[in-house]
Amino acid sequence: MTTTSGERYAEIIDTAIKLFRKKNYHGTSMQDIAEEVGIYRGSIYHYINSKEEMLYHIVKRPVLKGFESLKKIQEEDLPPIQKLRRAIEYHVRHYSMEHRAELAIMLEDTKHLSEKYQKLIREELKKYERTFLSIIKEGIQKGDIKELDPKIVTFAILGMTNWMYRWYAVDGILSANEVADIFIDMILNGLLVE
Amino acid sequence: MTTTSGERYAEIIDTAIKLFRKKNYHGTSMQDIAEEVGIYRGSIYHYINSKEEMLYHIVKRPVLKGFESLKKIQEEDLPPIQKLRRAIEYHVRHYSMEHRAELAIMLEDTKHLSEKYQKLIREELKKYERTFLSIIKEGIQKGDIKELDPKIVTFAILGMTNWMYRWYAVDGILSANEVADIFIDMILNGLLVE
DNA sequence: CTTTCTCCAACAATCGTTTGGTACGCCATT
DNA sequence: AATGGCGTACCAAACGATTGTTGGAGAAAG
Repeated sequence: MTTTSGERYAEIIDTAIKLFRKKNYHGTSMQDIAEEVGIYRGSIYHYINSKEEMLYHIVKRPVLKGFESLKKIQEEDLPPIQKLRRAIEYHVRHYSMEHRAELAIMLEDTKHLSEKYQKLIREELKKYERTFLSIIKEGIQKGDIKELDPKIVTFAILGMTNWMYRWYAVDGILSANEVADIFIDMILNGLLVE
Repeated sequence: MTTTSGERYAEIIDTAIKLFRKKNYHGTSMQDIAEEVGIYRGSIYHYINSKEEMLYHIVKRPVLKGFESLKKIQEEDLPPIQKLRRAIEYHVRHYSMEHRAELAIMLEDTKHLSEKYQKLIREELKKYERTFLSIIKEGIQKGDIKELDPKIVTFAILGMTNWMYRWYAVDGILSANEVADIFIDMILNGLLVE
């Protein structure tokens, strides 16, 4: 049987996250992971059942957590614009900072999961997307947000925020919160000097 | 020696684009490509020198063309806002429509190229980015665009447009130009009513 | 003494690439 | 018109290396 807790398990998962991030799922071998941890590649199977399951578990957690947290924001009693503000701030913090690597892996390697696992992940992401969408729709309905296609608006916002994993350097000049503030200003007020 | 023209070559490259897009570089074997084309996998080497070179050539063309075209837009005698408008329209058309698959491959698989090839691609992308940046800076300087960090603004725009390859369906309700128009409206005027 | 952990060898399958051979069609010379 | 040579296009087999995974043996830990 396999153990799914303990120090070694965490070490293996952390190494997998690091390597999947750098070389993708198919570009990383069990050998690569084992070497980095300092054990034989067969020994990894004491802790996990398969490489695929490993990928699934890495991606699953932040995705579940993400939806849960966003839902709470959506359910708060706040004006839609404030909700949107909070949602963007959370998204940036959660996906571009805390779970930056997992986001990258999710975006690039979910497609390599078997259909069963893939479906579970994609459903969760759809729920996340729909929650974002509902905030935008609420804003339009209440007359706070312009009547632009809410789906496109959602994709635009998720696009600019998700993109951060490709360029944002943790040791850069701006903090993630500062970036989020600029994004929010841009999204709400636009670039034009009126 | 290898031939780099002719019908078969094009067929092989097109198949590679299709499969790399669907299963990534490391998830696609020469066998996969050969099977789809209907030849032996060894036969592919009559047309190319290596799998890596193949990836490089697939990614190279749209990236070179992209910079060239954007540069022309930047050099036109137009107000910055008009340039920005055109740049976004071009970007969406070029990368999200005409070379959608190559963009996806470029974004996800450039990291698997050898350092030599990787550097060439990344340099070209930097040039593209800097050209976009210079349009924003020009707009700020002339007082047409708000004084937000121009780098962040550039990344925000490139993020929302590049993201399209993940959600935009060619057979959807909106044309790519219509999406671009919504993006531009959003970027220039923001979402806030009033 | 049992459970947890790891080594080590082996597995069938597949990887990218090389090689030698062989059809086939085009062109120039007989 | 027949001949010989040449380059293109592809087959088919083999190369060594590596893939994810399994299982048995034994060390370490409690």
